[in-house]
Parts: sequence; C-alpha cells; structure tokens
Amino acid sequence: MVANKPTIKDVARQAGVSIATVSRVMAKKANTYTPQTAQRVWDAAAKLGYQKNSAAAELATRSSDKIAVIVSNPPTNFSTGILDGMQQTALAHDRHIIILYAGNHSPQLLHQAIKDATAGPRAGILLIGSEIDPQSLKMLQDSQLPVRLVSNYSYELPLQFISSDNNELAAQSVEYLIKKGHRRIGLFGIDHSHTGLQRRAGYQKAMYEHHLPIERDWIQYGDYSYEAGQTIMQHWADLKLSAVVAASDLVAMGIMRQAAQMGIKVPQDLSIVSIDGTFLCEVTDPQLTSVTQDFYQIGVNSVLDLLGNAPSELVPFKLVERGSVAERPK
Amino acid sequence: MVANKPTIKDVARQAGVSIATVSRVMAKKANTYTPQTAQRVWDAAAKLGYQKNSAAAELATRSSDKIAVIVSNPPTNFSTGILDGMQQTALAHDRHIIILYAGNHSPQLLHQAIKDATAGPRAGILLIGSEIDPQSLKMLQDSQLPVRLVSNYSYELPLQFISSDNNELAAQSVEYLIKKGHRRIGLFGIDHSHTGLQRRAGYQKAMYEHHLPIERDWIQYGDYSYEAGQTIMQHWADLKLSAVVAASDLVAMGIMRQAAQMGIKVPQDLSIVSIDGTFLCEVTDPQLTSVTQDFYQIGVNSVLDLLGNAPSELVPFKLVERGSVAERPK
DNA sequence: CTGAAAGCGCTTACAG
DNA sequence: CTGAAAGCGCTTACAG
Repeated sequence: MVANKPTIKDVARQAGVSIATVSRVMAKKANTYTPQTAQRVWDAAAKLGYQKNSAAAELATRSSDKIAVIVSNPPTNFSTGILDGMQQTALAHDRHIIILYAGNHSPQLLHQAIKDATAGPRAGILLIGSEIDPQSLKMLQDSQLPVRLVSNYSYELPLQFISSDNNELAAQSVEYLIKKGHRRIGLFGIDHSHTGLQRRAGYQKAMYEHHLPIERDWIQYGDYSYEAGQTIMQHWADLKLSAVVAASDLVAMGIMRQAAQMGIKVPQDLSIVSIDGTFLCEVTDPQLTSVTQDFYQIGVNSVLDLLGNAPSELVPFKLVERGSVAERPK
Repeated sequence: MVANKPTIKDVARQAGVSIATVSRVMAKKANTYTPQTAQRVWDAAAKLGYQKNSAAAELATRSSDKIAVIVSNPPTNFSTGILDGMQQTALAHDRHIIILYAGNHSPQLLHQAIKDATAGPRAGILLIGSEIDPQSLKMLQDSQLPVRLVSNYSYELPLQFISSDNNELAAQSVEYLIKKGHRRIGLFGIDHSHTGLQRRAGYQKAMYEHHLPIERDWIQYGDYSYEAGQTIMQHWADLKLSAVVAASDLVAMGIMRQAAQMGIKVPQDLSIVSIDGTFLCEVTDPQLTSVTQDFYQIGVNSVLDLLGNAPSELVPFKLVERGSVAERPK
C-alpha cells in the first residue's frame, strides 16, 4: 500500500507553516519569507518528495509555462534539429515543451493536435511544418494564444513564422549552378504546398534573371520523398538536364539511386544541389552539395520569438559545397 | 478586445441548465440526460466555441487521459515509427500522447523530462530508448504511475518493457551469416548500455553454438552512429573478417562508406547485416540486408500494454534479405 | 433526469 | 513576513 502523492497541505503541516507560505517559497516570490522558513519548507518538501501539481497551479493562475509544439511528420526528417533548439531555449527560459504529434499531413490529426494543445493553459503554440487549413486557423485564433509557424509559412496567412527563405533557398541553388556553367537546370520533388510554390518561384526568378528558358517538364512534382526522387529521375533522359535542384535531401538521394541504376554519373553527367543539408548529405557517395538550413537556430528563434512577441523572421542558410556538382565548360 | 475563453458556466447559462448537466453531457455519461437537453448543451457549446479546460478536469478527477512519452534522442532515428504506432493507438483508446524530449542521453535532461511528466496527472509514462539511472528509477517509482520502457530493457531493472529481443536480433544475424558460409564474423558499433551488452551476448551465443572462435577485436564498440561505423572500419584490414553485423543502420552505412573509400567491395569482400531495418537500408547501394524491427508494432503494443497492465513483451522482428550479403564457398 | 454543493490542489489579494 | 479565505473550472456523490 503506497501513500498518496503529498500535496501542499502535507508540506505545510510538516513544516509548521500555512499553505500560502509553502506556495510562496516554492514559487520563489522574492521578499515574502525569511531564509529560515524557506529552509524549513524545502526540507519538508524534500522529505515528503513533494512535487507541485501543475494542473492545480495552471488552474489557479490561468497560465502555463508549457509551450505546445505540434509536429506534422513529413517524409523528410529535419525536426530533430529544430526540437533540440526549442528544447534548449525553453529550458533556459524556465519553460517546458510538450510535443503533439500530428501524423502524416492529415487535417484531422492536425485538428486533434490543435485541440489537445489548446485544451489547457499554454504559453503558446509552435507548429512545425503544418499545412494550415481554414479550420486549423480558426482554432488557433480562437485560442487567443501566441502562435508561430515553424519552417514553413505563407504571407497569405495571418500567422507569424520562423523559417528559412524558401524562395532564396531555391534561387541561390540555381545561381550556384549557373555560376558553375549549367544552363539546363531542373527542379525536382516540390509539392503544391506553400513551401513548394515558394521554392518554385525562387527557381523561376533565378532562371529568368539569367535569361535562361525553363522548358516544359523541368519542374517535376513530388512529396519530398526518396521514392519521388527515384520516380522523377526515370524520365531524365527526355529532359536533357545537366543539373537539378532537389527539393529535399531525400529527393536528392532518390535521384542518385535511380541515376546509378541508369548508368548516369553524378556529378559528371548530372549535378545536384540538395535543399536541407541534413546528415544525409554526408552519407552518400559522392556527398551532396546543399543549401543547408540552420534547423537548430530555427528552433531557438521560434521560442524566443514566441515568448518575446517578435515579428516573423527568416533565418539565414548557407550553401555547402560537397561533391555532387561538376563545373561545366560554358 | 477579445472575449475570454468560455467556461462551463457560460455554456450552462446559454443552454439554460446547470453546470452539472453540462459536465455530464460533455462527458457523455450514459443515462443521465435526455436527448433534448444534450442537444441544447451541444448547441450552446458550439455557439460559444466552448472547450473543456483539461487542467480543471484533471484536478477534479485526479486522473488524466494523457500518456507522457519521454524520448531520449539517440543517433539512430527509429522513433518516428514508434511514435506513429503510439499515436494511432492512443487515439483509438481516447487517450492523448504528449512527448517530452530528453535530448542526447544526458541524465539531467532525463530527470527534467521525468519531472515534467510527473508534474501533473497522467495515464502513464512511456520511455523510448532511455538509459535508466538510479535517480530516474526512483522518480519513476515515486510517481506511482504505470511505466513501460520502450525499445530497450534490462532484466535487472524492476520496470516492464516492450522491445525487440536484442539478444536474438544479434544471434539471428550471425546465424544467417553462418548459413551463408561465413565464419569470421564481427560485431561493430555496439555500446556498453544494456542494449549493447544484450546484442553482444547474442552474437557470442550464436558463435559458440557453431563452435566458431571469436578473435580479439572482432567486437568493436561505438555509439550506433555513422561516424562510429566509419572509424571502426578503418581497422578492418587487420581483422580479416568476411562479414560483420552492424549495431544499427547508421553504423552499417558508415561501414559501407569507409569500405568504398578503401576499395573494399560490399558484398564481395565484406558482407553486412544491419540491425534496425529503417528506410536507410533501401537507400544504400547495395541495399542493406537487415534484421528489421517492427517499430510501429512496438509503439502500438506499448500503449496497449500500459493501459491493459500487461507484462513485458518482446515483439517479433524479421530478417529481410537485400543486397549486402554474399554467399561464401564453405 | 437534474441541480446545489463540496472538493480537487494550487495562487494571491487582503489584513495584520 | 505570514495566514485565512476566496477563487480558478471542472466532477460527482447526494437528494429530489
């Protein structure tokens, strides 16, 4: 037979003070108690193994130190870096993070996650890679909580965000390829989400600025997955591309795999720059040149911005040269 | 100026009933209200956008529908499958999952995560891949909550678990290699955690049973990472192994990479079977033969076992033949 | 079937 | 500096 969890009353009795006093010292309210009473309270709490019931505290204050982060699970897997950054930063600011998993891009699971996130007091909501439909938006707004989109965004949405600049991500990939002498450049694996469209726009912008035509089918859609890369690559022969920007590391890997099977050599026959720059880029042969996003920093800034009520923010990325791009005689 | 979030009182007033009645219909207590009152309550709730405050409900019932899952982030990344399984199953049983992130194997972050997990009412605690130190154990036990270890275990710990059988994972890898004619077989990349030791024991058991000697240095330690695979592989020449079981997919990839650089051909010169069987196995060239764990099922069973108070369980895995093992003339 | 009331474990003015 | 008391938003015997 185990004892029930001790409450503030038990601590008060043990320390010989009122529950109000226990509450104050546990909350470290400055100048409201003597060092002596504090010590007695701490001793009593330690002895009983007391732990504050957060549900009760949240109810009383109608506030919370918990940030709800909703992660929509995309085929690509960069969330680890983001979550690491969030975690560290939250801890440093005495906040906690609870993660709600919204499965694979199903609106239903997203709604469920938002509902869970707003079912109790929260410090705010962070959404990683979630496609916001009208109902989600309404739920978010009804909650009256601070909200930030993380790692995706849309200027059409009345929501602030922290992300890399998708447009620039694609544009600079193309610029780099052009600088290396490529002219027939494709964009493989984007989808029709805001992220995909922003990257497409960046690709188009860079091509136009250099007066390069974009032929039909140079833009190939997919879902950022390995399989998408493979499938798209099967039509490469007709496209006569010398270079391609891959919508994600996974897409790039799929492209490489299919290329190998078709006897196409990377980078001699086909140059690739990959968007993301996760560890996967260092694991292929040759290694993948990439525009690498600073996922950790995105995570850090998302909680900073949320807590500090800062405006939307684009986090810098950088191009990392590895082995998947060949120079081409102009 | 926005209105405050509506409470049960607002709904009661709007529907013209008492808060007790609202509470009952929201909780769907059978046979405690007429369809008519129920309808009025639902209408009122919908109109006001009412949502139950879970903190208050948990306080009143001293219970919760939230399962806390603590994920310790290992270099290998199989948690997605597990979390998917947990998520689906929890939802099907009207439970919710909140994820607490315990960073990279630091005891401090684990303690923090356990503290957060037990700071409010919970349906139970699930820990994915966490190394349990004495203090963690005590905190877990003090919580008096149902607890399950997921994807790792120790018979020395008074905690129940759901996992693949680490011993068998390694043993069957070895068996398979022996059947293919290999005799000089190594084990690369395990660490000194329970998981590592269990896999080592399985490896040794299989070798002994076939009267095969294990030479010094055939067992190489690491941390399940890609880098570990690379580093270890640098000493391959001295070892004269014909086959190796890799402690994780990442280790296997590191091995392949280093092998390629050293001009060693997989599988002709070196056969590999990898433990885990994530998508990474299909992404290499040749693809990796693996003992693949059923992570999704592990996730499903972990919430089932937790809620049903079932005993510890070993979830079946299977050997998947791909391209990284060559037959060897005996 | 429904309501009044007590209680869950905290926090925080208010008084002293 | 400290305590008594009200209140946070729910749930649930208890009575009717």
